[in-house]
Amino acid sequence: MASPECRICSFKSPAAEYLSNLELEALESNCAQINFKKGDVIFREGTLATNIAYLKTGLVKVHMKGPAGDKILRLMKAPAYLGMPTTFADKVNNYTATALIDSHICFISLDTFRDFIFKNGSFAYEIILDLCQNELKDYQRYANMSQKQLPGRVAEILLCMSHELFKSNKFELPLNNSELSDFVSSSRESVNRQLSDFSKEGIISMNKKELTILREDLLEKISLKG
Amino acid sequence: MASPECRICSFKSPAAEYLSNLELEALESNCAQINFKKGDVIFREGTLATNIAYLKTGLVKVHMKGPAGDKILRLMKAPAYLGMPTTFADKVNNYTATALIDSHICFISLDTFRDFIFKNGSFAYEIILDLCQNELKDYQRYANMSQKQLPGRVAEILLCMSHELFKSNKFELPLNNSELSDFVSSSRESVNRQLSDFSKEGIISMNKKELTILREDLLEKISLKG
DNA sequence: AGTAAAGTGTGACTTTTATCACACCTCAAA
DNA sequence: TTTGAGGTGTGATAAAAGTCACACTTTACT
Repeated sequence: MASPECRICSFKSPAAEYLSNLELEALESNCAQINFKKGDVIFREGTLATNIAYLKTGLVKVHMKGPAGDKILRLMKAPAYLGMPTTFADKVNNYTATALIDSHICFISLDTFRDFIFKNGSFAYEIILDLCQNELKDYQRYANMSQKQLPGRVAEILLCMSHELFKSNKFELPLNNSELSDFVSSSRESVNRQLSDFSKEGIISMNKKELTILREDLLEKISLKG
Repeated sequence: MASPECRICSFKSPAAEYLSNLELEALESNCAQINFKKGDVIFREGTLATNIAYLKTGLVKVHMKGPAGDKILRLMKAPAYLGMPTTFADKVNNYTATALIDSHICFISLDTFRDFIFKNGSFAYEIILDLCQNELKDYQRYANMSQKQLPGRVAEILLCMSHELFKSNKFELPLNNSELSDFVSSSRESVNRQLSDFSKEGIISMNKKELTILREDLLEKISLKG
């Protein structure tokens, strides 16, 4: 655990940009940075939610137990608040956050965070904006994922990784086949077959975990038509 | 359009309970109540989002165009803010809200609402709480709906209607078969067959739109196991 | 380097659900 | 009271995706 230096932190959230020096000092003394390795659980479903988790650097999967196994709800890349809904709305975490690569997390005391909301309108407004933006994206993904069939669902997450997460046509898959199936709500085998098919058709190429999107246009078409 | 009397309104949201008399006066002069009939569109996907819509009384479906037709995201019963995410996070509505029964909506000027967030910490906190609670419920439903197969999905929404919306084992279905299929992401025919099956098995009984849950225990079991 | 554990690739078969087709019901407006 | 539009019920068939089985590959650890 490093001693935090929130005042000079260059990974501040948009909301934290609105904090005064005095408030940043309060943050410093009520905040702890912890570093997680790939695969480490940051907070776990069913345990007490006592802090706000802020993802300063890294990549995280948010997932929960569904009726038929694990369900990945979303991937989050830094910077982002990880568990606001589960921390504010329930004493107990409703979902788990797991690091997909080495990640730095700041745990902020809930009281301090709440205090900022009460006393700093700009901070509160940014938090609300953030929650709203996330909900909108969730709705979009929900509508898409629930109506598309497998090729479209797989195409969508590949494009999402390429556009939002890595901003490149070539990237290392952060999820294995089984996790991919948890994300698109399918079976490990079906996802695997789908990736094979995309490869055979020359839409993507894979070398170990290294994935390259060769025909983004086709992938886009498959994603759109479902 | 009735002239609003927010100060003495008995349908205030938890957040609005924290508004001062002065703020309630400001609300009164920046707010309009409009009454919608069953089937009326309250705000529509693709149009400009200019106000916060507060559902004072009634029942509303929130839905959006998906790749394979309409997708119902959630049913909302009064009291509730209808379109915060879409109003705050985007200039254009990302989804449509349609009245399922006669409903009273207050349209609140976005500037006024934003002002409350900036200046009244308790108000802001209640709004954040509300957003978080909704997101948590959405995640839960998302994980369930994406992993269960049809019997479980239909069982789940019937139980949801019974428990959350109508608080009774007997209620009038607010959706027709086609809308039900938009909600559970299936086809009209499959949903219809599923309801027939539940009837044949004595789990529910239907008389026109009037639905009675006869074996809640069985329905619960079907919903749980997927 | 050797070994166990985790992950991948693929065929055969089964289950679930969509689609198509069509008859029938219900209710409101002419 | 007709008429027609929207909604419902159900069979037959086809398509999609899950499951099972098993071999192979990669990774991580000692």
